[in-house]
Amino acid sequence: MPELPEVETVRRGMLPYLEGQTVARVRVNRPDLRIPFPPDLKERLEGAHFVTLRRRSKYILMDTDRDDTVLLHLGMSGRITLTGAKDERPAYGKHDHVVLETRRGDQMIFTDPRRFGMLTLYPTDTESDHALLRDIGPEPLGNSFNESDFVRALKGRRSPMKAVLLDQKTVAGLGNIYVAEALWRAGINPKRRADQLAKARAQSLVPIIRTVLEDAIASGGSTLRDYVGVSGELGYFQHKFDVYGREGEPCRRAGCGGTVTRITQSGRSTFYCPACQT
DNA sequence: CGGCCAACCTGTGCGC
DNA sequence: TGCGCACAGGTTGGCC
Repeated sequence: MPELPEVETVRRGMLPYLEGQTVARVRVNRPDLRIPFPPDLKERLEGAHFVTLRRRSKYILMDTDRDDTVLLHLGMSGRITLTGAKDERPAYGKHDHVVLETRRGDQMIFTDPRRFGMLTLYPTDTESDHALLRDIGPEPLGNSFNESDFVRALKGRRSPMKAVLLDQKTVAGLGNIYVAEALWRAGINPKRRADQLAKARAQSLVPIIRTVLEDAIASGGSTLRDYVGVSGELGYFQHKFDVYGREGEPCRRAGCGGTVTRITQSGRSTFYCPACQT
C-alpha cells in the first residue's frame, strides 16, 4: 500500500487510538518479518505509553515514555487496522503478525501478507545512528527540501530520473506511483539522466513533488487493491492519477494528444507520456 | 563509489 | 476449474 501519503494517512489514523495510550498487551505471532522482531519486544513495550507518533519517509516512529521508539514499515502489503474496545472484533487472519492492545481496550493489528514490512524497537536517543534511518534524504513536506540542495543532489548522477527519485537518499518518501505522477506534472521524461536535466527544470520538480504528495494526503492516499485507512477507509487519490496505471489512455495534459505508455525501468513499471515528457 | 539486478514473500488476475 | 505466468505501493545486499 504505502508511499509517503499512505503512510501519513495511516499515522494520522493511529493518533487518536494510540497517542498518550498505554500498552497493555503485545502479541507476536511469528519470529520475524523482513527483519526479526526484537526478542524483548513484549517486555519493553507492555506498560509503556506512546508519547508521540512521527513519520520519517515511509517509516512510522512511535516514541514511548521509556525512551524506546517503535519503528514500523509497511513494505509492499503491510496494513494497520485499529479496532475500538467496543467495536466488533474481526477474527485474526493468518497474516496478522503483531497485535498491540492498549489499556483502553483498543487493538492495533499489523497485517502483512508479503512480509516485506518490519517492526522493531530502538532506544530513541540512538535514532541518528540507526542504519535504517540515517541515510534517508530530506522530508519533502518540510523546510529541508529545497531547490538548491535538490539541484546539488542530482549533480553527477548518471541514472535516469526515475531511479534517482526512487532513491530515498535523494528525497524521502516517493515510490513508484508518486515518482510517475511528479515527473508527468513536471513534463520530465523518466529516462532522462539526472545530470542532464536543466537546472530550472530540476528546480521546478521541488514544489511539484511537494504538491503531488500533499494532494494525495488530502485524498487519504491511493487505494490500489485494498484499504489504506486504519479503519478500512479507502483513499481516493487513485482517481486523480494522470499517468500511473493508465497505459494506452490519452495524456491528460491540455493540447498534448499523446498516449500514456508503460516501460520497465530498474525492474519496475514506469508510466509516462512520450509526447510531452522530455 | 555509483549503478543494476536479484532476492525477499504471497496474492490476484488473466490467458489457455 | 485448474495451471502457469506476469505483476504488485519497497528495500537491500552482492556484484561489476
